[in-house]
Amino acid sequence: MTVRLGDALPSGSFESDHHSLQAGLRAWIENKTGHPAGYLEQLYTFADRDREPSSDPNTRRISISYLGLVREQSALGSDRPQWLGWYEYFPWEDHRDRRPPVLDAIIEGLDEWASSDSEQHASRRHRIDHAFGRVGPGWNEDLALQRYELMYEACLVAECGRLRGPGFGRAMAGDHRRILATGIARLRAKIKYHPVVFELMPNSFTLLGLQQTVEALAGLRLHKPNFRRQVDQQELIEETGEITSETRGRPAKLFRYRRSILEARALAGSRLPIARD
Amino acid sequence: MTVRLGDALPSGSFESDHHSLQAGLRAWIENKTGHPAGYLEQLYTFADRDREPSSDPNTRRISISYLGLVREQSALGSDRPQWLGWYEYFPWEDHRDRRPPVLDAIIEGLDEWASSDSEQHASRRHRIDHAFGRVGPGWNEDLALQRYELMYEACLVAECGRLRGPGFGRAMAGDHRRILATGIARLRAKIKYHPVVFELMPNSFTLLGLQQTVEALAGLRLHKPNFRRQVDQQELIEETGEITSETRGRPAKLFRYRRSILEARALAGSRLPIARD
DNA sequence: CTTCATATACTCGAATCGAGTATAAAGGAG
DNA sequence: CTCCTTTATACTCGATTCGAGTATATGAAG
Repeated sequence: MTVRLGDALPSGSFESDHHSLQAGLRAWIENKTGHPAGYLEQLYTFADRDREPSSDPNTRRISISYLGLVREQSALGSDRPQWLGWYEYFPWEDHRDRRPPVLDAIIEGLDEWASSDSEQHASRRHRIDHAFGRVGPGWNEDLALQRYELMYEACLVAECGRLRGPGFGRAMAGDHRRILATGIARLRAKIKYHPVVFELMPNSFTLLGLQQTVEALAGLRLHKPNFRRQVDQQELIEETGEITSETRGRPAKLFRYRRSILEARALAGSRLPIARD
Repeated sequence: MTVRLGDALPSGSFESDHHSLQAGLRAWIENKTGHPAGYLEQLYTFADRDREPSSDPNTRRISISYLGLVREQSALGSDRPQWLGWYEYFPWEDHRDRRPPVLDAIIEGLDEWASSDSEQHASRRHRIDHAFGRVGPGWNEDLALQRYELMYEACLVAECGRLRGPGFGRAMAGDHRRILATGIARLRAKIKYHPVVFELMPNSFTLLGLQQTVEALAGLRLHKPNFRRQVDQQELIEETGEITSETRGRPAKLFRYRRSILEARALAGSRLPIARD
């Protein structure tokens, strides 16, 4: 989900009264979008010279990007930006229903690009196979940025100067789509070891709702019993005692996030075989 | 390990002919330090206003920091910067031999600071308990930055204007020690799911050498049999066939890193309970 | 009352993990 | 030479986690 301002990410120059960029940004977001920012982390600083193909090659525009998560709010009138799912811009990243059919055309285009340079053929081929899961354990949702970068290099997206073919997905202003891809990749990696999903949930929610949110982020369908077990043994949520009956099926218990637990537990164990003595 | 230039991190302004910052930086490092950079990733962009207490509060200095890993080289003459272990600057982060005795004094100072503000007492106390492992599962090496930030807020490090007490660890220029803490924390987290350690190893190495490198990064002692098992089943290394006999003990087999494996395997599984069908 | 859809609970074997033990091979002390 | 120290390497065992699947509960719709 991203704020839409004519297919651009919300941005501005950083003049602010605040000492820290983060604090200034928080105020700016709330003012500009009407949504208070819950979670906020620095994403990446883009400073390459050819970010804007049209401008003077001797200037360098520096963008410090942030990843923010906010709860979706009810409609706020048409003067406010609307929410738009990010799969508009990255249709090949959504594997929830099925492997997106558009992937075939993308991979065909990439293969063509790989073959077009006999010297780099093998290395390009390796990158494609890896990023799109043709080797190894299959599709890896974390590689969203690598996939976009390959498509950019191969000129399969409209941002590329000399686009060939249709241009996959909806384009964005400047290099905003690259920034968004960076954010998606970061967020997809992050949800695995830090409970940021809850910043997107309302105060009380069902387990299915939580699962569907994670699925939307990861672009994958998850295994319901195992998802519940995982959530359960992390002890991150507790029942509110209430029950919801949204249309169809057995009513579900409502849960709330236990903010306090964060301080008491190590999230996603250490993975290092520590010696104890 | 960090390059020493009078207790500062190597830095410079980013005028370069290169289109990408990363490429320019790579060239700059090699030129300046004589060490070719192996692994390089953007770390964090520091842009707060009060980074340099002495300067004009209406200017903002922006530093884009990078984390780089290089193999240690033989001495190159005294005109080149020397390597210095980072535990000079963060003695409380080295738990390889034992819990560092200096931690007692640090925690005492922090407790005093927490108590000095009755309104924030509880929240400060929580942060201290969490960062220094007094609650939950104990010491967590990944929290190096949080620990430094607490010490900075409590004015227990010399960078703070109104230092009280001795000032723990060796100070660095400007906010370089905060940057270094950021890098340590990032690297400690990274080695758990990405095989960057090998960027620090020579072409062939023993398992103990590898373990000691990881231990130096994590500041922890590891369990030898389990460390070997983990390395082994990741299939990241292979025997060279040779044997080393560095002084003392049974000679060890030499191993080399299998660069190729990276493309074929998913590193540190997905942690999401994916549905397959 | 049956069917459908969803919620929730439980099972089972495989893989992984923490912790520890056992054996092998070098050098040095006596 | 023998024993001891030191490091290398191999193996064990129980507990926990994980992938995958099954079974039962409870509402709404027809």
